[in-house]
Amino acid sequence: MSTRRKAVTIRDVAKKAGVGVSTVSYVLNGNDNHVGPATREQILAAVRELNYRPNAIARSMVRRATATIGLIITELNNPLFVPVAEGVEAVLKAESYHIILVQAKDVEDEISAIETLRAQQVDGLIFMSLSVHYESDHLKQLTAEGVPFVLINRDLDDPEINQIKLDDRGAAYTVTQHLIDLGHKRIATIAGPRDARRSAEYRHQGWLEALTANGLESVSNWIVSAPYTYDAGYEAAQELLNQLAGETNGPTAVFIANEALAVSALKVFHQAGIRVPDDLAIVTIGDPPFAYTIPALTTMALPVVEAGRIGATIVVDWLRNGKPPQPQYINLGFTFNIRESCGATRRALP
Amino acid sequence: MSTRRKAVTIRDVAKKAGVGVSTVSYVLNGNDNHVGPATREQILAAVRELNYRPNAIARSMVRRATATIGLIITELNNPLFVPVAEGVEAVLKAESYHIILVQAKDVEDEISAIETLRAQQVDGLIFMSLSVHYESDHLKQLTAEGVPFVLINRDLDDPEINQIKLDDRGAAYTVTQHLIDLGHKRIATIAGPRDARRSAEYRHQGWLEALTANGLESVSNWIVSAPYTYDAGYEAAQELLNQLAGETNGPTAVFIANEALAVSALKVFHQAGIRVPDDLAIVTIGDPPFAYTIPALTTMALPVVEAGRIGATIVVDWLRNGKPPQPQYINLGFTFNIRESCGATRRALP
DNA sequence: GTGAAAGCGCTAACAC
DNA sequence: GTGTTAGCGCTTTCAC
Repeated sequence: MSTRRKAVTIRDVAKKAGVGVSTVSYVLNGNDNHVGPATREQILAAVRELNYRPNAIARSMVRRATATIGLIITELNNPLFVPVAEGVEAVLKAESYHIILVQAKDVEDEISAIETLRAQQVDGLIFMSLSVHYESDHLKQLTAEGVPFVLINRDLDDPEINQIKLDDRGAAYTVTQHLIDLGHKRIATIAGPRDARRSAEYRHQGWLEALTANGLESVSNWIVSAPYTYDAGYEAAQELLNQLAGETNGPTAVFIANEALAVSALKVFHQAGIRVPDDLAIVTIGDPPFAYTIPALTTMALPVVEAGRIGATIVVDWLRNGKPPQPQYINLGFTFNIRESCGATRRALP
Repeated sequence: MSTRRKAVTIRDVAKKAGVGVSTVSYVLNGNDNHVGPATREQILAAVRELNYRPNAIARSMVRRATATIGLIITELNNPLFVPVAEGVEAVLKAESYHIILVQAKDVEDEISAIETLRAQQVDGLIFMSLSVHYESDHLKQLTAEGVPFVLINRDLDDPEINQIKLDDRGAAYTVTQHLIDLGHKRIATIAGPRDARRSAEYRHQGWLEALTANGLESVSNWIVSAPYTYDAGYEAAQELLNQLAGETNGPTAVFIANEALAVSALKVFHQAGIRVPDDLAIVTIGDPPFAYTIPALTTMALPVVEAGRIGATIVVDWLRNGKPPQPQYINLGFTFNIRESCGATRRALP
């Protein structure tokens, strides 16, 4: 700002229009039912002439509200983030709120992000995480202090906190059940990073429960796991193949925990001469573009844009009403995209 | 904020520590060379006890600087955005600046975003666009008023404005030349959305120039174009195939303007029984994950994270120095990922 | 060394 | 209807 010429203030406008500052303020804020039309015109003219732009910081100062929401995300570089941010952005823009974006990779980061954002006087907070389970004293603290916030996709048992969950377990269960309905009885899995209480673990549980519910076995040799990256997925799929080598009665299907892993597996299977879905059926959890893999992946799509939208809406309502909503635990559903990789469109197994 | 209990202020701290507010301010801002160690301890103790958090808004008010940068992007939902945002975030976090994120789909949006952000008293602006060419009076205005800002990947001829460009034309040229070096003489293209002065048009020009420079022909039947989406790419590839039907001497290679288009084309070609790269070689412009297509795509990768990083650095330096840098026009290079789809690793054509 | 006081630009009582 | 004024919480001269 140092090089910028001195800003024009409300006082300049008032002087130019020959009125008091409060009158200008009234007009600018739409409380001009008590202001004469001539006066209003003079003021508006002065505003235009001086190219006056109200200082939102000064306004925030006295209003004790900044119309700003902090968006804290675990990783920018994650396919889940962008759609959530889109949903959040759409709602907040429509409601005239601003977004301050902060990346926080772990709890320490998150705690310091909260500090910074509160120092910045944000009106509320939206946490978008990768369903990790963190120690949550800092969140309880927010609740205690009445700070409006919402958690998207975190694993946390706390009925006092507004939460929006993507149903990892349900999606995995349903998609696995689909394989079983198609006649598969021997189903392997390429799991994600299965740390306790993380998204990937719940997807794994969903797979396991579907097997159990149908009286099927989970074979330890048929389970590999890897971080959600293309490279790790490539190696994991190779590892699975190695473990299967020599099996006389191997799996006929694989549940793969996410898109990146599934895309890589497709490549490995192709290179190994395994035909999908004929030799091996594949299902995964993820999103649309992968209709364009060969074969197209059957996936469960999670409503991520929706999650962002709902999260933003909760916080905005909270702010508008001036009081916390009834704490909600919103469990979002999923959309089943049955495509080629599961073999559903061809035939059922005996 | 309405439900939140009254915030503790610097005055509360001063009272508790039995000192004046200015002394507290000195200590908090590290100007405590004139403050006695005992006094300092008292103050720090009071800060801890009261759980005092300085109000950044009030500070911004008097300092006339907010330590906040506005990041204006054309589309959140674009593969180019996330890496740029990552680069920006990394630099700004390290430099203790905050990011206010705004999406602006067109010039009107952009103009209003600038207004809003300036009202919010951001210290600087970073524009990340999809290389569209916009009317730029609003940017000239910023320059005139001395507002620190930088343009990433916009098509704009203005030596007064700091710009960071991704070299679309060069990337396209180089990757096409690579096909030619492999012996290809008949090269088709699936172009992107070729509006005048947009990224896609420059990629198209690069393709064309490479042909021309090598005395090769561009055949109008061998050119199709489509928006950068998987669906449109699927149709465009089919259209290309239709136009080629019956040709006795068709293309042996295709330059495809981006990843999404290339992935879809791969699928269409596969379904049509065309082998890549044996029957048709493919190159595109884009990023790493697509090593996992079948076959792996040969791509030119653009340094997008780097672009964000440089943009943020320019703005921060500008702010720190209190004066604009020599206007720079930074043209970033590209990285060639030679993989399978171009056939380079197998053989050269006669 | 430390404190009092004057603003930063704005809103909202409270007068007139 | 419109103007005056007291802050919002902080930094920063300027006295002492």
